[in-house]
Amino acid sequence: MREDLRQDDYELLARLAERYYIDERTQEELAREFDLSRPKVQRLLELARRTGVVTIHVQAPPWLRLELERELRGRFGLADAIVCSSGPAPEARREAVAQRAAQYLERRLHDGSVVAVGHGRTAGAVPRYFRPGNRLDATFVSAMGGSPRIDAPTNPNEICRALADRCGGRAESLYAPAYVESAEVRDQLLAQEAVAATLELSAGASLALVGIGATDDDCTMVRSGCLTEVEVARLRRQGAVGDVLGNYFDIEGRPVSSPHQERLVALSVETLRQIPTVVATASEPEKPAAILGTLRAGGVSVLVIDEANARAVLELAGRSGAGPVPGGEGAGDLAPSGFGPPPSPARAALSGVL
Amino acid sequence: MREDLRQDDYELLARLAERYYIDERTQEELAREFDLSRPKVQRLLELARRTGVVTIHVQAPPWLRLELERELRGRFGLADAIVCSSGPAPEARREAVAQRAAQYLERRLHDGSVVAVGHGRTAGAVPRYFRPGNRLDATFVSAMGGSPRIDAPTNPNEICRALADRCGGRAESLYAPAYVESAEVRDQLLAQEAVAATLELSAGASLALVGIGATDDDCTMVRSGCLTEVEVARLRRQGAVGDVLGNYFDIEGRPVSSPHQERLVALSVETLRQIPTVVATASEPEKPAAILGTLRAGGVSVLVIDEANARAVLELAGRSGAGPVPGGEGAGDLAPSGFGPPPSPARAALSGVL
DNA sequence: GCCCACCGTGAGCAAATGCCCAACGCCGGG
DNA sequence: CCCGGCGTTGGGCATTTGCTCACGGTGGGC
Repeated sequence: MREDLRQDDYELLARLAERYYIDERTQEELAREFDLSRPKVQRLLELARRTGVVTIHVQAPPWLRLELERELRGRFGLADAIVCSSGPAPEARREAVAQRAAQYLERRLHDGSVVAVGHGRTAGAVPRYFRPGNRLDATFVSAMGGSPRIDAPTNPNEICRALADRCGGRAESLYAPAYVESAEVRDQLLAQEAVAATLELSAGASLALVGIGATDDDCTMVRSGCLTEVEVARLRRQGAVGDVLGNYFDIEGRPVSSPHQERLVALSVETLRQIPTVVATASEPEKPAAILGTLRAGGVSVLVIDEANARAVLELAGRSGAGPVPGGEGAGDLAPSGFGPPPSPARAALSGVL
Repeated sequence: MREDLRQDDYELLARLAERYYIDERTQEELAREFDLSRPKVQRLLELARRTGVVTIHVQAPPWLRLELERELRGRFGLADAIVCSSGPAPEARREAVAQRAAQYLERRLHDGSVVAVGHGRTAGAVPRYFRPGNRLDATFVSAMGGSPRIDAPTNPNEICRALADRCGGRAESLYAPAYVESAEVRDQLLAQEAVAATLELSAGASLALVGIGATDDDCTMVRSGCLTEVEVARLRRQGAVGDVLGNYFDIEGRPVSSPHQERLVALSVETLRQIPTVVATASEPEKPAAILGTLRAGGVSVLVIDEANARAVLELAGRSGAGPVPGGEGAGDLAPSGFGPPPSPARAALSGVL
């Protein structure tokens, strides 16, 4: 900074800046006092900012990682990123992330809100911290089928119920497993009024809460019995690094098309993109690649993760492929809610792709 | 600062502040993103400023004494104060002050401007530094009579001529001495069309440049032969500490009524107050009391002095009488051009008091 | 010496901001 | 339990701000 300002200019800038920013006078007053045109005062003040004569500092609380959040937002066009710092204990990390996600939900939910819910260990921890001040008439609806272990706390239906309990809202369960035996069975399921209605409801949600899954042998899909280690290994071989609602991506964010996709009962990524705010959570140490793939796939608009994952994702993104977004800093190109392209209404996308 | 903000609040403030001040998003965008009303965002941002979460710093050039200037402005209701720091050599100080005063004039003068001019060593040094970029059709007119030594460079007429030379403007001389023998002689002089017209012109000036005189044995009035040491001593005994245009004040800014006043050919203080911008200069080490008295008398709206005098004046004001103005800091009560009370047009004041 | 390109300037307008006020909900008192 | 007061909220408007654009002046090029 500090370009080649002559002494006089520098002095004028400082005087103007002081009067404007410290004394809170208006530009018009300054224009009169300094005998300049109002637009000129405005240009000079802008110059003062650009050249560093005026410095605006935000005293961030030390526990916040605003830099990381800013970089995540900038790189991946997120509407928001929340990075929780916490000790090395995986438990603590998950709880911290869950707490912040819960806090975020509290702020965003109103009477009448409809929330599409995915699965995952971290997402499953969210209800524990979800305590809206007053009773909230919100609807929580499963956005994907459940696992064989029906009452597992990582099960979408279960998370919906817990969230609804916490705020006095309603839970809409999806009576279907995440993966069925075949495409035919899936189509039969979707033909059922109850299943179709539930999925349609979740497709029209104003907010979604989803977990980001990995593809290691110990991932949630395996632990919950939705997929076998063999199936996950096959996905890995096809390049899959992670999933959202059972939709798998490679590290570049490209969908991994596999037989599983046709057996999946869940919102598609295209449908997810129609949801204005998609909150994704992750906290496990084996997640960086999964998170990166998901972010690149688009659709996620708010990311809640722990600091270690945040740094790992950024590092990974820095090395591999697509590189950073041009204006990685500054006002940046802001994509408030995920995406531009897909213009079709939720309903069309639902019947089309799902 | 830093009130008792809860952690959550603090965090919200920091996030908002960062997005607003660093990323330069609008309050409306933030309201949408954080799901708050726009007015609430505005209140939170204000809170962030008040509590010090946001700090705006003006990187003042080291040679500026903005603090001193601010205090002078606040204490004495000045529209502007310019403090020049310079070494202990009196010459250097005077030149520095003169230079800044000249610079100020350059900024304020336009074609058609009329400038009332007083006398003094520092004021006399101003023309040397007066170099407006392009030729300026301004009129410089003596606001007080001259000294016996007609061509002294501290003489108003001489200063007018020099200023006019520097910019291609016109000089209007006042053909009269500062002090005449008696009130009767003064009245005769004022009855003369040339003298009356000149004084009237200066009374209607849009800007005045005056020196602040002291009452020591070596003051300008004595050096230039306007008054004798004996006369100045008598003024001192009456409490006079300084003068503007030959009008003497005590340390509280009260006019010192003395026989001299009736023999003076110059604008009265009341008339001076009608002039929108009155620039007063001083740089000599024996001036603090004179400056203080003048400032308290009101009428001066822009003060150009050296750092030593600035500090001395403030110290003196701190100890003696009237104490500091209530809102010594902050947005302060701003009196853009000297005063409120005297409502009579320049002409009335002129014929009345002069 | 003349012409052209360019920078800096200020009018005018649309957006953003600050602020007032009425309505609401919460809390303490009766 | 009901009521009054106080703090908080967001709608709506006046002001302030950012920005575009056409203009005039200036310096360089021919």
